[in-house]
Amino acid sequence: MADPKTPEPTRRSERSRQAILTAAVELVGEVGYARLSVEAIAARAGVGKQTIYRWWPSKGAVVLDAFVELSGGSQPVALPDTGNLKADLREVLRATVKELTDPRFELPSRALTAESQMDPALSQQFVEAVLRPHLKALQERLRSAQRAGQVAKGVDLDVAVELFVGPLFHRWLLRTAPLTSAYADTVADLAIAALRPTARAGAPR
Amino acid sequence: MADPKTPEPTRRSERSRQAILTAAVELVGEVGYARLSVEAIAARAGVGKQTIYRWWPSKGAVVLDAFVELSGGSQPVALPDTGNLKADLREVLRATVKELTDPRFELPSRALTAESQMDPALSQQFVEAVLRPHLKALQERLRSAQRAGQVAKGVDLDVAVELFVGPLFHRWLLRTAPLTSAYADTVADLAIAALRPTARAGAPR
Amino acid sequence: MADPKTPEPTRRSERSRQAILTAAVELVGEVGYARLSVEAIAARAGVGKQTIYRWWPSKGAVVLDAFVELSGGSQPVALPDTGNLKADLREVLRATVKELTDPRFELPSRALTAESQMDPALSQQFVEAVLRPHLKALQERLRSAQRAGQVAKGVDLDVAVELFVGPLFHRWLLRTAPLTSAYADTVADLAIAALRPTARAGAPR
Amino acid sequence: MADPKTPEPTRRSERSRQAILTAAVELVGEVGYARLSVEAIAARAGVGKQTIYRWWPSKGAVVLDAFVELSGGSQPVALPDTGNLKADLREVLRATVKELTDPRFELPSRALTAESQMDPALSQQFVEAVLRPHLKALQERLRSAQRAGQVAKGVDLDVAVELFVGPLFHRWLLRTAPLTSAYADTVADLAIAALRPTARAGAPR
DNA sequence: AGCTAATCGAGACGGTACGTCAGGTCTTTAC
DNA sequence: GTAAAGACCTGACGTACCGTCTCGATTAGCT
Repeated sequence: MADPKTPEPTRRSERSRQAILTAAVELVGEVGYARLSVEAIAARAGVGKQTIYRWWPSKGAVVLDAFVELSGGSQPVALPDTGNLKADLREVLRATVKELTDPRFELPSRALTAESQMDPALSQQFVEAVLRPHLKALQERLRSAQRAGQVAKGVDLDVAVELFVGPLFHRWLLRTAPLTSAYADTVADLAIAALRPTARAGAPR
Repeated sequence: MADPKTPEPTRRSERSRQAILTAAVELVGEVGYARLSVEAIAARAGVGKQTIYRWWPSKGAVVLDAFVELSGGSQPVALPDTGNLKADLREVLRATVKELTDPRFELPSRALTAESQMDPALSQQFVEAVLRPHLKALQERLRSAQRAGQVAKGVDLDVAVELFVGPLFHRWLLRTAPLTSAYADTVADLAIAALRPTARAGAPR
Repeated sequence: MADPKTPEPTRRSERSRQAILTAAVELVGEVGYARLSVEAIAARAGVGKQTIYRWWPSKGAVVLDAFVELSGGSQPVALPDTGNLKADLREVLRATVKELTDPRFELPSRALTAESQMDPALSQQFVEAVLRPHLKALQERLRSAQRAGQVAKGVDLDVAVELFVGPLFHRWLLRTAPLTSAYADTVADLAIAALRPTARAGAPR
Repeated sequence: MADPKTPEPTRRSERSRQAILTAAVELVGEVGYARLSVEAIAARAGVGKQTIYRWWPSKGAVVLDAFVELSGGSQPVALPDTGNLKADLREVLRATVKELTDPRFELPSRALTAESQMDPALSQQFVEAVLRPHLKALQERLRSAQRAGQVAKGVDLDVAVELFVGPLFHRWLLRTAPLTSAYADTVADLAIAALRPTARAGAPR
């Protein structure tokens, strides 16, 4: 009578769930995402394939869950707000660089970003679960700066956020050049300059 | 001296090469990259699978070649230089947005970007063949502006370029918000503001 | 303890097994053994290739099973024993000729004989499953004749059997001359003559 | 102008022909007939594939030629005729056993016998080139014996020959039991007994 | 505490595609 | 015009996984 697509989550085996996510993380690290197979995850986790297919729609979804689990769930991201805008943002971008180049995170992150290209649903989840919290926090800091008069009033903060994050992401994803904390500083400074409330707002003269 | 794995390219059949690239483009458009198979390309092109494996190392490499062929080879990209920096860059970014959202290009672009994550060699080729020309051209325009005193002297133009391109790319790739020409304008204006030669220059102190 | 390469036969699909054997027989008849492919068998049987490879080590093994199934399994072969040795053996050899020239059996028989040359394991199975029962039955009849004094006491019946069967087989396999029931009679008569208890064998003069 | 199927044999390269046959023999010995490929023969012989296909219709034909070359061409087979029929025939059958079990000959012989099953044309050539001379010689010896009154007059010598050869061949091909010279002796004695001109014999009148 | 129904491990199944091997044809260059 | 070389189309190989589908054997939650 119940929708066959929605199994009872009450009966779900937590043991299996954990084993699957752990196996997924391990295997992504060992063989990479492309050569990762549901079969291998099931075997490593000591689990029937059906148990995976019952609870996740795709390989990507499993890896996403595993990744979220790994990065400590959806805990709200806290950014420093010392009043010193430049210092705060430099620190944030440096932290971002550190995370993007952390070997534990890099492989699954790239895999999920790649997979997101082909699977909009996964993309949505990925962005919401992993990315959005960071962007939101950054935006919050900028809003605070805007209230303090350090950022021009007319600036769209959605865009502003991407001014900081976009360049880092671009370099990371396309490997056009090494991604260093020096680069993070430069980007932070330039983006802050773009937002400063000179003459007639942030728009160029 | 010669690598035994690399066959003589003199004997190569141009007819087959073209048929393969055409078939690849068509099929990426029809079924998407994920469901694209070497087998299907060979069948569509009326070609033996071996002929593909003889000349390309992977599915991604074929699609990359096909994509380069499609976008008119490695012709040098020409940017407008009217003297009006803001107008020129707005036009460039608008053109970039148009290309990224052009249905003919979007699918293969996303596919190649995704595939590049898992295959650094492909990534390298992709960036050099497709991306670098655009970035170089943009950089050239900024250099011209720098000479004209519209951009602060100390600014690293490699970074500056990414200030323009990064946000667009970020939004396109992660689908955090719609990618419009209005957005292109906003990014252009903000990035130009970041670079303008103020009192203390745009470069980090 | 269990061989990991041998899957549980309890879960085996009888439907698939039958379909595969039937398809194999049909296809051997249609295209011959040399042009018979596992792929074609799988396609005709509506079965995945893996299902064939799971249960049989080679094309030859499938055809052997199919052939055994076709000739009614390993039912014990019954030979006539009317007391009239010459009549009985003529009948047996004529039946053998008939089977060797029966179009339904000839092709697979030749194929299996040929394949056996290259694959000793298959050879073993083929001989045991198909040939041995016939030889055993023939030997039994000769033993009975030996007890009745129609065959010399000292004769090795293993050899005697081949005296009857060898010539037929030789002619069938090498096509040195047509294989007819007249030939069967001649061979039967000569072989019986070879075995008869002579003056010096201690038999009645 | 000439039939494209029959190239000019005058221009044929003897060097290539020899190299091909040598390579074929070597490779059959190394990898067996089943895994022998025209490609490998060509490579080993330092010859283009076309050169093989130009002069031989099939892999089997090459191996047959190679085998004939190996066994010293179609030299007429000479059998002993000492007047002692039993001694002569024992010697002949022992020689046959020796040849069938000689490792240099066994593999190609089995291969050709096997291949002959699927290719009647090859079968014909094989029998004529390799087998017939032996059978003819054996038949000659029996004819001589028939003239000397050691073999009944009415016996069909074509059949008689197979009475000697058939059992050996049967045991060799089907591996029902080891093929020894003791076996050769037994068969020789029995077959001679079958042919002897006693009382009314078992042979057809 | 026992019943019953869903989930579980296991793995066979029909499939698709893989990347490789070889077949036999065709084309190019050298002799 | 034969030969060496080797690219080409074709077709089959045997393998890896896909996602679906039985199987008993747990294992909950409800009676």
